[in-house]
Amino acid sequence: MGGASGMIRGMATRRPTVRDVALAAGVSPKTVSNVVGGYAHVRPGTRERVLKQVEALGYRPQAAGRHLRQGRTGVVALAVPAIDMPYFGDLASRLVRAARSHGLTVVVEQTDGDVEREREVAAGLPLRFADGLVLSPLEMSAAELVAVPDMPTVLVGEHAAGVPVDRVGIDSVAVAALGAGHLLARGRRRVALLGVKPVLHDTAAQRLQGYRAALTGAGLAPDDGLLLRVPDWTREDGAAAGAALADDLRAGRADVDGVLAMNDVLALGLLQGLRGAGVRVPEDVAVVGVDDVAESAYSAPSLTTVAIDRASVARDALELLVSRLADPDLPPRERVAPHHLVVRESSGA
Amino acid sequence: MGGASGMIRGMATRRPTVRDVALAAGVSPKTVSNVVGGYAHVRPGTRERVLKQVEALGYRPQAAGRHLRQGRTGVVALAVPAIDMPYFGDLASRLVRAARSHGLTVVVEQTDGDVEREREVAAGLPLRFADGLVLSPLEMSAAELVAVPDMPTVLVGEHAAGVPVDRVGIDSVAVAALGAGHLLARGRRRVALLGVKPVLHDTAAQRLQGYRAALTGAGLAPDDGLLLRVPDWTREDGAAAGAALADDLRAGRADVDGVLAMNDVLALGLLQGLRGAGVRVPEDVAVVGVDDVAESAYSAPSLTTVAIDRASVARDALELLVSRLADPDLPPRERVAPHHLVVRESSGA
DNA sequence: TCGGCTCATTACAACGATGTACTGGCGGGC
DNA sequence: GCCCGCCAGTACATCGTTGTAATGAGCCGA
Repeated sequence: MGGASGMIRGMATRRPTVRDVALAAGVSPKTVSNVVGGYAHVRPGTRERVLKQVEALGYRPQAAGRHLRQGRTGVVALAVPAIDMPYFGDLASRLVRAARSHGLTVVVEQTDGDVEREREVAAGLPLRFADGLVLSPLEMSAAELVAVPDMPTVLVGEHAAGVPVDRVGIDSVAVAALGAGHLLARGRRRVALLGVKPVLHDTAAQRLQGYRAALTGAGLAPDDGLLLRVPDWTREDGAAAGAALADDLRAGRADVDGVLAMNDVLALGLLQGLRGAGVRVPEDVAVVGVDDVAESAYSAPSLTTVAIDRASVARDALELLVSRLADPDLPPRERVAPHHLVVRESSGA
Repeated sequence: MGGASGMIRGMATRRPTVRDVALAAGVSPKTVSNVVGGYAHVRPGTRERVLKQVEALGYRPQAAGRHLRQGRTGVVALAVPAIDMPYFGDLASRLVRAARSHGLTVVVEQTDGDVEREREVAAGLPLRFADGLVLSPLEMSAAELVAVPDMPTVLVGEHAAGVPVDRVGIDSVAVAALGAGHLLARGRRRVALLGVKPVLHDTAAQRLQGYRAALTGAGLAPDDGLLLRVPDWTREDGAAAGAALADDLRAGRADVDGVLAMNDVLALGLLQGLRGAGVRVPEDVAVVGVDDVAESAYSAPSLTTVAIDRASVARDALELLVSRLADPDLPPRERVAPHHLVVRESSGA
């Protein structure tokens, strides 16, 4: 009842190898390999005999031998700051599916946004067993990335162009400008930017730049008082910023009628911080995020956001990587992820 | 400026091996291995000479050789229904960190809740290159799981006890009873259960059982009209159920003053569905979820939920796996994940 | 009937690392 | 002064698989 293969195998038996199957089937190991690999000319009768023993012994090719012989594992690594951030979780999910359709497996590494760990991963630590790497660096600068390619690598994210590595870029300048522009178009004039970190990584820097461009484009003077600072891009920090902003608004220390958050989880935190302090969204303050993570459609109010097409990112990243693995001599290529505005409740009617 | 290792290496050069380093350092390959492995007695002078060449050539041990020789990869697989579900994303994140502290790497597979894929993963497909597996099956039944262990495996989740495999159990009967009991303690008398699927997997079945136990314990008669059915445990389906429930309430077709959702994303969807239809939470309907995912603290209203201690699950799962790898002859063990109620706004004051 | 040909299969070696068994040298104890 | 034992290092074999080159079997046409 149920499964029905190789259940008769002994207890502490060594895992069967091609040799075992070959012996049982009365052929050479190479023939077994040929059958399992699907290649070459094998007489139907022989194939059948081999397959029967494969089944009987429960043989499965072992990765080690194959890897050693062929020099490839069929495994690609994905390195992201944190897999439990919705944006990266979704990206990982899509990448795993895309990889599956190419017959590849994905290993996930977390860098925790730590430069040191990003460097390690880029250098192929601790052990080299992936064929390639999809790296979504947070803190690593473009300059460092030049020295990266110790293994076929695709970078995902912002980072100065011109780096001679395959990349799926995100035009965060345009993304932020679109978000800020939307608030301005809604008539907001005191638009703050949430998510400025003590040390700006490329993503933050570009979004800051896009935000500024939108403001000056609308004839508004830059005002550093509109930059809301946080230690990290988390819900917690967003909520803290929201509570602080509410205080400042009530005390007249701040004059803000719109906030562009550098990403959605910050925005979602902000919503809660504001709500807890009785600030109404979007009536008092309109809010726009960036990413369009799943939960943004379910917040109250639902979150207007600049969607980054993660399906496209995942697909392109894998395509670039697969083609590079096939031909290491290709020139470095770059694709850009599409983005678009998703208008919901948080930015008003 | 910046990186400073092995940059002088040629272009299309083959990756250096122990042999190359040995040759350059004037020692035997085994000595290089000893130095890199940190083991054995090596004279400081020799060690230095070897390390210098390691640095100069940019040598990194290759996984294939090591794996083949030692029979282990230092990689453990994690198979979950979907990495982009907050619960599993968080679990994965914690497991990756825990693994790192053991010097292990994690590969992530997604089963998409598909029994067939769960079976494949359990059987070690497509290629065997992980030392062990942490499997969080959704649809696979306990009966099938008996036949699983084709590689050292730790099961995470519900599933009938008695299966001779290492497990980190979740007592979903108690979990659901706690959630439902909370609603009853708050004075709700028409408590519905959201998340009943056409075919109940173990998790759903246990939560249904716990829910029923709580109701009958409070002297309430079971009422199948209180079972809210959904195709899947997603925000979308939760929202649809919320909208439908709101309709029914308004039309007098339903009498419900509390809902226990089988998990948080369902509950979060439900909140939105109810809100969209003007049903107030918790005034009209109190809502309780299960899981305590990060976003549950940030919804409006924030979500009361039964927290499952994922930190504990991840830690225990890895501990069980590591100890099993060290000693395959250990008897099957079982740990149970702690859970507790987190009271927030959605269940009233 | 035999050469020439194709197809199926095999023997061998190699991928990179390391466990085992061994060698040679040195110092200490009796 | 001799032997034992330890230390540093090496030679060899091996993990499982598969590319390459070689072998053998069968078939066709001349």
